[in-house]
Amino acid sequence: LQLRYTDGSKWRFLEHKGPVFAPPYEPLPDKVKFYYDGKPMKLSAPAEEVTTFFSKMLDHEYTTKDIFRKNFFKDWRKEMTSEEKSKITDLNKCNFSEMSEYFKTQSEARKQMSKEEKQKIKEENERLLQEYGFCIMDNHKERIGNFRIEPPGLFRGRGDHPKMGMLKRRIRPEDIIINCSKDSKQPKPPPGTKWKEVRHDNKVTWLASWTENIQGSIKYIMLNPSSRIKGEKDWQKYETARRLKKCVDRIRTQYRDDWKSKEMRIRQRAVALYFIDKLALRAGNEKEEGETADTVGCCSLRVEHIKLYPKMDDQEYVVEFDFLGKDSIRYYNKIPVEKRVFKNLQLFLENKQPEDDLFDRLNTSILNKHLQELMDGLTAKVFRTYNASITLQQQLKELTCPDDSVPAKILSYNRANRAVAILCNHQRAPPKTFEKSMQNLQTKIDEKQNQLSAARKQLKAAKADRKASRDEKSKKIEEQLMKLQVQATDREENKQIALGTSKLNYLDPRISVAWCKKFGIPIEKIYNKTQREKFAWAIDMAEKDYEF
DNA sequence: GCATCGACTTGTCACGATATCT
DNA sequence: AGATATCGTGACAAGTCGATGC
Repeated sequence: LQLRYTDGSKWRFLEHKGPVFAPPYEPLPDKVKFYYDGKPMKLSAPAEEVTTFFSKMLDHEYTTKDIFRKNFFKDWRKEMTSEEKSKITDLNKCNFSEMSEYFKTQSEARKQMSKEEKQKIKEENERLLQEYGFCIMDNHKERIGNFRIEPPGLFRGRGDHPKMGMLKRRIRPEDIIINCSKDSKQPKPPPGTKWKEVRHDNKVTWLASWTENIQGSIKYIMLNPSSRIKGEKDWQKYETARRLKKCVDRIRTQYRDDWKSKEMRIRQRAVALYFIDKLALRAGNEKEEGETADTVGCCSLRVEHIKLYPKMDDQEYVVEFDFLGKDSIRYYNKIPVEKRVFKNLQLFLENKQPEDDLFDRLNTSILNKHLQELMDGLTAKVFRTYNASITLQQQLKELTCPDDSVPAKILSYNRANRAVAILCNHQRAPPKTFEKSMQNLQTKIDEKQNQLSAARKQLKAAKADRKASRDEKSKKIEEQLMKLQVQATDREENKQIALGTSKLNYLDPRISVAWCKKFGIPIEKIYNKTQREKFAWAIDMAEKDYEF
């Protein structure tokens, strides 16, 4: 594994144009009124801007939630003049409906714009992209990931977030730290403004940063996944996972052994690691209570998140998991475990309340320090990468039939991908139009079937003569029918599964590239343009016999 | 130790662009 | 051509994990 620099520096030269700021606020036309307690009221520009954020969200259920309304109102009041503050004291007396209607009309008008107008906007976007969307890092022109600063608005967050509704404030040049090389042409702040700071730190990869006001965390402008710097890191990640492959047997033997340890902390560590390995759970850092939604990973599991069943149906020692993970996505699973694990879990639960930690002698820092001793560079998340990639490889081996048609092989590929997505709990809400789209597909299949039987009848009728051409025809229809059926199967199986995240973040792309080469599948069938750019390094590198 | 910070990866979703259907 | 379904992309939130400071 050969990286560009070995001294921890990430680049030698970095030049860019700085970020693009959100457009300034445009006050509402006077005819669009806000009403308080039934009476029209003209607001100061800062207070008015905040109401526009709220009125654009009125159709969303969350604007009815207490926390959202409370947070919004509190932050809105901060933007009011003292006069406004004394008048506006109750959100329930606020009427935003004219504003809401106005924005609906506006967005309708945007949809109805002429081709020329739309084209003009497109060109302006393209111009911005060309000017601000690229940088020079070392000797290469690279695409920047997010060169636009996030506009102000109301924070939503995911799940049951205690800060939902808070005002995400506007970011100004004075908030921005620029990072570039000393010998580069420095980006200019907009006229009449200054950057917070310009620094030259080549130990980091970001071009600009600012502190966000909801959680107080830092946000960055970084390069696109197609860039050298991201690609190298990605490659490195999969190489670490491949090193785990070489020693995973040893590690498994060890943690099974540790289930018998005299020390509680070691047993807990060993059981947690077993879950991380077997179920691909995330590490589970501690979170500050009240700052974020209540979600957990492995190390932060609480007693209330698991149930133990000594017997369930025809299985023994079943553990039922039910908790909210990252992004408040529910993880629900029932799995039989080994007797020793089960007995350990019973022990961990003794004398605890539902809200107590399951692994009270363990956290991610302890776990990762242990893993580091087992293998250089090993952390909890490497298990997810390793298990995802090895599963894809195994499933592809198992499911691909060399004699299948291309669409059938791609179904196999998607099924292998699906196995991984299920392992990693990458779910999605079934698309709103799912049932209908399945019906449409079925209609097409029926039609195709009718076509086929008609063609076959014709063939029979004209058997003796001109056989060849008719035979070709039914063959073609058969092929189309098969393609439709494969499509239907794939869609049905994918109803609640999201393949994107695993494809982008967990599956060593060289496995997929090798599979394509081995079975003569064009790479475009597996990766779209963006994905091909991200995985260019793998497409270059992997041959048909690549083994993860 | 442990709390916090900083840098980076991973995650979902909405929306506009594009393909396909009528 | 216009309507509708599907896809791709960007937005931006939420994780992981090592470093830092007490």
